[in-house]
Amino acid sequence: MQRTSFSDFACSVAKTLDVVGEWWTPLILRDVFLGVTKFDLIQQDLGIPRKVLAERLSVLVDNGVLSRHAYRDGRTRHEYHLTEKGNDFITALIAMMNWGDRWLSEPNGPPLQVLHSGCGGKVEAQLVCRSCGERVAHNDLRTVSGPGARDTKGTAVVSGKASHSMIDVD
Amino acid sequence: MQRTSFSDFACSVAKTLDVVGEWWTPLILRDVFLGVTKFDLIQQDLGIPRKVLAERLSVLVDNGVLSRHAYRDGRTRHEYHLTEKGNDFITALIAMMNWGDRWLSEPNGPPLQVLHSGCGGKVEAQLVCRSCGERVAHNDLRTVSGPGARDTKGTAVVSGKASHSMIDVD
DNA sequence: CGAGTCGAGTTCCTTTAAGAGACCTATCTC
DNA sequence: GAGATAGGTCTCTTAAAGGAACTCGACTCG
Repeated sequence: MQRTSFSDFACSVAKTLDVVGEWWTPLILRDVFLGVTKFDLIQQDLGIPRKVLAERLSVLVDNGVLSRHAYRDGRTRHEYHLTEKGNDFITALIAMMNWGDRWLSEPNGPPLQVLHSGCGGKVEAQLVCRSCGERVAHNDLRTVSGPGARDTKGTAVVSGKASHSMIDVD
Repeated sequence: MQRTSFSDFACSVAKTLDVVGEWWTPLILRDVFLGVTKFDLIQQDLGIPRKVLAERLSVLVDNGVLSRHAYRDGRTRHEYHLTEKGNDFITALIAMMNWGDRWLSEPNGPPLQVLHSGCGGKVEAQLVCRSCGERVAHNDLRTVSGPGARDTKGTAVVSGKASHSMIDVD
């Protein structure tokens, strides 16, 4: 199937997908986040083919998203944990979960809830403005090309083809 | 390759991936969000095989993420736009973009910036507590099984296998 | 002490989606 | 009436996904 690599797109979404965008990968990260850290447990939980799981775990370790720890050393027994890089991906994972909860929900409501351990309230991914601190709605967004813009694939907007509110800024 | 459908997982991440998790799909949504709304422009921008693009667009329209509008009618000329459901996915898309910006960045910085059209500040996806309104770090999260929890695939945690801070709550 | 089990993969085979590119059709444009 | 253009469809090849069996070195049960 020789899947196209997104790594040379001048687009951070593409680069992200190149690392964690493959089939099964976000679900593996979800399991590790929730504390399912061993090969066989992940395999049983997801029903993923063992070959695919082995390969995905290697890719994630190679990319620094997961770390592989031997336990009961001597033998090859491993646990997988999120690195700092992996933990930072949780925001995206929860954003996807929220969307599924809202638009594709189970009849009885969300299967899993994420809570703030401080106050016990429900946690949600939101768009927030770093200047004024306000929550931002999708129709209050404006996109501009950043300093790293290049003229390659995934840059239609940057090269001015967009009908959208694009302004060049560098 | 007969890809496993995630639709019957009791997990909103899996359900989300079932709709928008395929190779290319998030990039198509990114382009539509940025104002690249026509078949040929998306195809040229991404370099995606035409057959794959046609199929992905159909899936997205069928699932209510995109809407297909005829323009200059008489001929079949279409534009694709985000529906409310599609717009709501932007949060997840920006979360992925942020992660790519932070961990896989271009030498010169982010290729694209998302700004608050009100104040012009940079917009970012964050985890926020709906009770206390505070920003939540990944190590301040606690997960509990929600009302829609079922005992199928993708529920290792819910059925108590997790080493994590899981508490049953229904 | 030998048989069975378990974790963590690896190997092999079949099916099928992705990728590349040619082809099609209806309308404008010159 | 000869391109050009938009929006696809068709065909072919290759490689990834899915399924299942096999490996290999500890343990552990009787």
